[in-house]
Amino acid sequence: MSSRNTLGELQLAIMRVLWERGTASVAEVHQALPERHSRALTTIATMLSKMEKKGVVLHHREGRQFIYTPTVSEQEVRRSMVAELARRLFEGDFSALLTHLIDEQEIDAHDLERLQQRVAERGGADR
Amino acid sequence: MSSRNTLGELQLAIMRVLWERGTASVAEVHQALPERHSRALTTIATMLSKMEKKGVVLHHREGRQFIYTPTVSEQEVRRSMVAELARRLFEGDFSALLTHLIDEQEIDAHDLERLQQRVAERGGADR
DNA sequence: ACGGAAGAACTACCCAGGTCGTATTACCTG
DNA sequence: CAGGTAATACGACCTGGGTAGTTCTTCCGT
Repeated sequence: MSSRNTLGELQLAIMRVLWERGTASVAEVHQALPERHSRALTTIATMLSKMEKKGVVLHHREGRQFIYTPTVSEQEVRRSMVAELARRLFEGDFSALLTHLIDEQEIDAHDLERLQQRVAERGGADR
Repeated sequence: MSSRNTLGELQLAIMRVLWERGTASVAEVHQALPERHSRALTTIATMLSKMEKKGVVLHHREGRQFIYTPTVSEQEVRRSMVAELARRLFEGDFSALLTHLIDEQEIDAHDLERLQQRVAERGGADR
């Protein structure tokens, strides 16, 4: 295992539908997709089979249609993609990414404060 | 402006050389590339011209060879790429990315502490 | 039993990132 | 000035994400 759980934009939009519903037919995914990701029905079908080949979803037949189910969670995908970015941009150093976020991106003081709060609550409980 | 400063793996490796040296010929980039990014010389040359078309580098002739110069900084690229990831994965919410880092990725207590320190030092100086 | 429609399968593209081999060109030196 | 070589130009091809039209199949209702 090592995961090529790196997904494209449309793939993510499709996964979001699947994550929310747990399971869905091509038509349901097509319907549920937000405006900005609206595509031809066949595009969704094509994408789903490509995604199945890739291993992030699987399907089973139900009457005449295919019902798709995600095989990876949103957390896993986020972890993979964030890790991939950290690897590419910061030699895999997550705290370097964190530092970048604080120094360069729009993270302000009270975002930080909320975070500290959060960490404090969690306590030293983890690992 | 808006930047398609999103670079691929090899492109980043090449940019790193350029950022470090400020300027370099194709051969120099080729030499300077770390082992894991070692490619045929022509691959580097091709990549550089594709990157020029893309606008992230430019070149000028010097004798028989091309000298390339980056036109975007490492900061800019990092900002663009991190923003892109945040957009795709967290609806553009940077603090959600931050939260993810703390909750899901390998960020531990003293990484956080260092960060707080850092922010404290910077003071309320920003924006 | 059959025709129409719903749905999947297939095929064909486009683009960007990558990867190189080969053809050209330009320069430098004997 | 003639090579030969160093360097670029060009063209070919691969993969993955994306996009969708067209064809084929299956199933359902009359």
